[in-house]
This record gives sequence, structure tokens and C-alpha cells, in this order.
Amino acid sequence: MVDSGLLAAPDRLAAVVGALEEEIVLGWLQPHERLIEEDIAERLGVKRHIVREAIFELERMGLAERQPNKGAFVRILELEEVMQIYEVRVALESLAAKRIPLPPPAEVLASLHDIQALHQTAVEDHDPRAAFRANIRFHAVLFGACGNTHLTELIRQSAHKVHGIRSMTDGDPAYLKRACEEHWAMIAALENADRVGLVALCEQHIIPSRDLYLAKAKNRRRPG
Amino acid sequence: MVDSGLLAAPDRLAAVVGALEEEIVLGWLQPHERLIEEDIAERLGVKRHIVREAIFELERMGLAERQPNKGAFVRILELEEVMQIYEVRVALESLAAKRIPLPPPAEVLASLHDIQALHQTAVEDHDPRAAFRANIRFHAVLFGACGNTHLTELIRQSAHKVHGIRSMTDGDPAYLKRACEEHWAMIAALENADRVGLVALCEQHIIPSRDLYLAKAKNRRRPG
DNA sequence: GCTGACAGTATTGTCAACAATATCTGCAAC
DNA sequence: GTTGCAGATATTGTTGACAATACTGTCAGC
Repeated sequence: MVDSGLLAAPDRLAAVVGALEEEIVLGWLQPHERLIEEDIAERLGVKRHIVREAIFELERMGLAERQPNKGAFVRILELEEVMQIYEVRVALESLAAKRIPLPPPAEVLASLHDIQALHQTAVEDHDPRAAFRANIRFHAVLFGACGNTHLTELIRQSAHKVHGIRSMTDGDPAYLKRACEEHWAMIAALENADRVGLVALCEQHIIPSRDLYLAKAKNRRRPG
Repeated sequence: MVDSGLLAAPDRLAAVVGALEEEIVLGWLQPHERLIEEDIAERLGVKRHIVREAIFELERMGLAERQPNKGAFVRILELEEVMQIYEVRVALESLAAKRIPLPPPAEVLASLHDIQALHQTAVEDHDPRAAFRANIRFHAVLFGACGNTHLTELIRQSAHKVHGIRSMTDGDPAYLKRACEEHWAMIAALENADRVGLVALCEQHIIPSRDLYLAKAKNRRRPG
């Protein structure tokens, strides 16, 4: 249920989009599973109208695919698409890392510290939902510090597109632990005004996620 | 009128978005002008429902701004935003230029030739609408040749965001002539497999548009 | 003459019913 | 046993009406 009634009008759409995104990302909604407007509306306690627009939004985000008069379903990314998206992410996040003022404002550092503490706790507690949210917030604040709103928005978009593959990687404890450590290293690089280290960390940070996915996708494909 | 009735359902939304985008870009809809759903619906011969979604789309494209329960209006970009968008465009288009196979497939070259011939004719005939469309198609085909769908899409998005400032620059004949020449130079670079030249051309091609806008925007601001 | 309450209007936001379309099921013909 | 048709069902797409909200103009009170 999406806090029906409590939320103001414009927020309800965002809430539904967010709820569905999480369900896809955390693997509760499997690839190729159909997204039936009325079912979702009832389940989340909103009207079909809202769900309809949310599904359009998910389609734009690349998490769902729609066929006219037939319906929408959870989208599975082709390997080639994953590679392409990651290539762009590296370019964008690298550019942002080069633009973040060093050292960054104190409130940015404080915010990153707080978020990353939450992230670490979530990872240690095996709480994928909290970890997912903290991870998103960490990157939003980090790249938001570059000061270029449009760039930040494109980074966010591109990251969300590949969130759908997380259900396959988020189970891997080694990967999560490594991601945690790299976040702390980024914070250290920011504090030490280490531009070269920061850019390198940002560029390398997202690659393991891609490779882990590619490896698992290949294994999955072979038996099938 | 947006070919009402003749178009299939999903295309009508795109048609309305395109029509409104053109009206904004060509200056028929001025900045801060209100976008009233019912008026537009009647004018374009579609239902309000479609216009409503189109305005949401325009908001995502950055051409309109919405205030809940109040309405939408044509958005004017701040100078700072224009700078930021152009910074990202240079990075994205440069990346794409580096990925286009050289020489490109024959059909790409042929297509670019044809489109650019149309573009040149439109510029010489002072037909801003045709020039606008041909220009969009040229860049779509050019960067589409890089093979990275996601990158192409982000380039398209970013370009559309600054289309709104074109109404101020498209009147300048010198700029249009220069853009034309650079398009032909790009085609030549593609044919000659001149990677360095191509990348440089792509990076430099969009800067005059930005600077011309900045100059005009400053002049406009001073008397106001 | 100015200000603040109030009614009237314009516009957006929401909804439920209806229409159009696709999918499924059962049955008959071969 | 399979294929093709027909009706039934499920789901999406569209519409007009209504509710909620913000804006505008008028008029009484000071």
C-alpha cells in the first residue's frame, strides 16, 4: 500500500512509480511478468488512472515495456544494452567527478557520511531494500555535488535503467561489501581533495556491477 | 491540427508533443505563455487527456514547467542551465563521434547526404520549420551511427532541451550558413575516415549556438 | 481611496462508466 | 489429434462529467 490518501496529489504518482521500481529491482516482480493496471491499483490502494501513468513512466525509465492494447511487462535488458548503458555511465560519472569542487562543502561530506553509515548497516543486516535506497541516495548526493543539474539528472536516469539487473547482483555479499568499501574510499578522496583518486574510483566503482551481471546472465542463459 | 483520427492511438501523443515542441522552438509560443489544456486540445483537434500527457512530456523535456493545480507554461532556460546542458552535450556527442565506425555504412552516408541537401535548401529558402526538422534528423542519423542506442537517446534528449532557445538564434543567417557548412564538413570527415577531424567538428559544432544565445540573452536582459 | 471578504469564473485533477481490442476456452470439422 | 471458428472473458484505451483548486472582479466597511 502506497500511503493512500495521506499523500498529496502529485506525490502519489511518484510513490507508485517508486514502489513498482523497488519491486522490480528487488526481484519481487520477475522479468516478463505482466503489469496489470487494475491489479496493481488495488494492491497499492490507488486508482487505475495513476497506475497507468506510472507504467508509462516505468517504460521511459526502461524498466517496463508496453505493447499497445496488450499491456506492459517487466523488461529484461539485453547484454548489449547493459554494455551500452554502462559505457555512457562511465563517461557521465567521470565527467561529474571531475567537476565536483574539492574539497566539497562540509554539508555534502556530512550527508555522505550519514548515508553511507546507513548503507553499511543495511548491507550488514542483509536488508536489500534499505541498502538499495541508501545506495541511490549516496550517488545522488555525490554526483549532485558537481553542480550541474542536467548532468546529475542524466546520471540518475542511466543508473535507474540498470537498476533492474540488481536483483541478480544484490544477493552477492562480496560485491556488496566491496561497494561499501569503495563508497568510504570516495568519501576519503573527497576529504583529501584527491581528484585523480576520486575520478578513478568513480570510473571503477560501477564496472564490477556490470561484470557480475554479465557473468550471471551468461550462466543463466546456458542451462535455458 | 494534428491529423486527428488518421493517426493510431500511441502516435497521437507523440504528434501533439511534436507539434507543441515546434511551436515553442519556432517562437510561436513565447516563454511564460500559459499552456491551457482545453485550448490546445481544441486547437489540435484531440482530447484534453492527450494534451495533458503531452504537457507532462514537455515538462520532462525541459520545455515547459508545471505548477500543481495552476497549470503549465513555456519554460525559459536560465543562462546557467544552458551552459550546463551544453557541457554535457559536448561530452556525449564527443563520445559518440569516437564510436562511429569509420568509414560508416554506405546507407548512413547516403542518408546524411539527402538530409543535408534538404537542410541546405530549407536554410536558403528561409524555411525555419523545414530547417529545424532537417537539422534534427541530421544529428539523429549521425549520432545514431555510433551504435549505442542509450547514448543516442541521451544526446537527443539533451539537444531537445535547448531547442527552446532556438527561436532566438534561428533568425541569424550567418549562424545557419555556418551550421550548414559544418554539416558538410562532417560528412566529408566520415567519408575520409578522419576520426580526429570528425570529433573536433562535433565538439565545436554546437558551441556557436550556445554563444550566440548567451550574447543575445545578455542583450535582451540589459534593456529589460 | 484602500483593503479584505465574498462570489463567480477559469482551469486543473479525479473518477467511473463505456468502447475497443486482445486473449482464452470450448466445440465442431476434418 | 489438430485446426479453425465463435463466444466469453480479461484488459487496455477513451470519454465526458464532476470535484477540487486557484484566479479575478465586485462590493461593503473603514
